[in-house]
Amino acid sequence: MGTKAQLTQNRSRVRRDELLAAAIELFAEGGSRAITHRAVAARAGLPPASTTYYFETIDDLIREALGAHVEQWTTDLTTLTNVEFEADVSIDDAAAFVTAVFAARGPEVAALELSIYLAAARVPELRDNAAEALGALETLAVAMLERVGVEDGAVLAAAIVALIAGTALRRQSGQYPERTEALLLSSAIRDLVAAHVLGAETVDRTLAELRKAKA
Amino acid sequence: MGTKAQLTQNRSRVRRDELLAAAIELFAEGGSRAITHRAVAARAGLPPASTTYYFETIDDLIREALGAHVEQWTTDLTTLTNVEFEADVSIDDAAAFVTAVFAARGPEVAALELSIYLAAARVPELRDNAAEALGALETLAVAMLERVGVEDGAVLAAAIVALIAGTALRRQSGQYPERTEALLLSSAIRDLVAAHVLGAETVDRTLAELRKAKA
DNA sequence: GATAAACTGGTACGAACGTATGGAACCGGG
DNA sequence: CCCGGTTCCATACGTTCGTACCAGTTTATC
Repeated sequence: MGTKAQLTQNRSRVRRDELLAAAIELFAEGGSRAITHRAVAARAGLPPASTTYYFETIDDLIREALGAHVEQWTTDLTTLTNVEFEADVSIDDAAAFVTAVFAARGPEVAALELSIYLAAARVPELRDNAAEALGALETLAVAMLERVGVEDGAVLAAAIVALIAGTALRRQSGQYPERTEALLLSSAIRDLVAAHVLGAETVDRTLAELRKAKA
Repeated sequence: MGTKAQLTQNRSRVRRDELLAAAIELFAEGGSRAITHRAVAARAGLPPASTTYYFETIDDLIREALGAHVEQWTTDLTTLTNVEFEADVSIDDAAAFVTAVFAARGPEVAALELSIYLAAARVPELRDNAAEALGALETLAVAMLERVGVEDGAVLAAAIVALIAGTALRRQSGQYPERTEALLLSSAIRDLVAAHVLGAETVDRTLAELRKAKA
């Protein structure tokens, strides 16, 4: 058991990051099966032994690579949350914005995050990262809702996050064309927001009337 | 390259299925990394060489195991779709039913389907299976909507499916307690249905009013 | 119940795996 | 600029992997 890397030198921190990036690439291409010490080192253009110097075990490497990636994603989401808009934002603008962000990330990239959320189920160390990323997405949704005039949008935001995640997942199966997924998403968001604005009583009443109409 | 198994004997079909079941078990426990010829055979209580007799390569084994599992899930969903209800089903009953089905499948089992939908992105052979399963869930949603009096629920059902899938995914991260997820899900379903019943004009008008109120 | 085909399972082999080692190369603090 | 610790990397070891082999056994068919 060699002593652990201490990363006091600049160059070594860079190399470590390169290894993590290479691992993410391989994971995206071929899943966790594609991540091996040798493959990661080769992808990063480094000698085979470099991975064992920086990572205790291969599982540590995978864990850390996935964790680092989802942290970056969390950061990106936070940045998006703080983007300044012109004062006048309609709900359609907001939905279009969210949908555009959704669509801009290709399915391949989205698959990465989804994989990480799933991996979190089996890897406790990733659970906080996953929850944080989903929380950041929720915060983004809350911010967008505020911009269009919805102030108490916490619960609504959670629903929208589920909607986005589910759409991202279905997208992977290719059941619907990309364009259709985007339309479905933004229209469902609009519906959820509208129901929220109308309030619980209106929703209850509407559903009660639906029931009566059926009889 | 030995000749392929032809499965003319009953015993051999049984063994093959046992191997597939063992593979799914291992996958659920440790992901695709846990699926090896030897591990699968050992789990099924069969000799190590049995896997190579029935499956050309290990990837074929994984593919087929995941495919078989999701097909079973599709069948289950179709069965649920045809369940008879007492004539009088309220939207709350329907939402509760869907949520109960959701909750009854533990997170671990749900993770399996989610993994398969994701794997479909990289494995073309699984894509049809995945789309079929999502389609079956959508059909179930359509059937439930019809029971509560919504006739033109195709698009609405697609949104609900996304909602369910996204909730299942978020559940894996443990961000919210199980109970909260269930409440969020059924309340969001109610909102979506209500918005659908109210119609596009009402939704548009509501959102327009929200915009005015903001100014 | 005989026979050809299919299945079984002990065994084996090369490749790729994770991991360890130790001297050479390198860098940052003094 | 020099020294001590850090980082690098060629190499190696034991393990486990995927896959192949084939003599022996069991099965479906007639």
